Amino acid sequence: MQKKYWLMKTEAETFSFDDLVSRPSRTDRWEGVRNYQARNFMRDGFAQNDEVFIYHSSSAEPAIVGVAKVLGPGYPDPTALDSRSPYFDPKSKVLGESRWVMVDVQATGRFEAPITLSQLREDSAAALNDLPLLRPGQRLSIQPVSEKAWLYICGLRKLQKL
DNA sequence: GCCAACGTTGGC
DNA sequence: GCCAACGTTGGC
Repeated sequence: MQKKYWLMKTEAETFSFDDLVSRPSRTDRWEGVRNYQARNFMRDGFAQNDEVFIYHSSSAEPAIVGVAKVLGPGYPDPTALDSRSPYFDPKSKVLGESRWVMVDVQATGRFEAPITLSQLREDSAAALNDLPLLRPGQRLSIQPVSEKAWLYICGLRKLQKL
């Protein structure tokens, strides 16, 4: 299958790219996504070996900081059923099964310097025209990235392999 | 901390 | 199914 590209947002204070890198095998579950559109991307779109930009939102300098690899397709997110979890979802509890999905990702590279949102906004390259991240008011925490945009963004900074 | 944009909830 | 109220996101 054709490899696909994505972008995932995270608040650096909650779970940063460095947190992912520090996990065993630089791998962790991407849990707690509670938005249908984002869930559907993970459930219907994500496949093994897809690649993901990790983006830090709500920080002083919002930016793409690194790259991760998708280890497999989406599967039910059990934190929705855990009443002690911050991601607990009462409706899933009623259903008896999680209505939310997560994926396993492995950090594979870190950009030599973050690729900031402001830099991307100032960049008028046609390759970025279809990047959802740059649309005003875009809040979706998981977004598709076209191959064209992926290759262009990767060309902006040296990627250090992990 | 503000606020615009957008998603979700729930009464009707 | 409509839509007002409310909650959340996330840049600034």
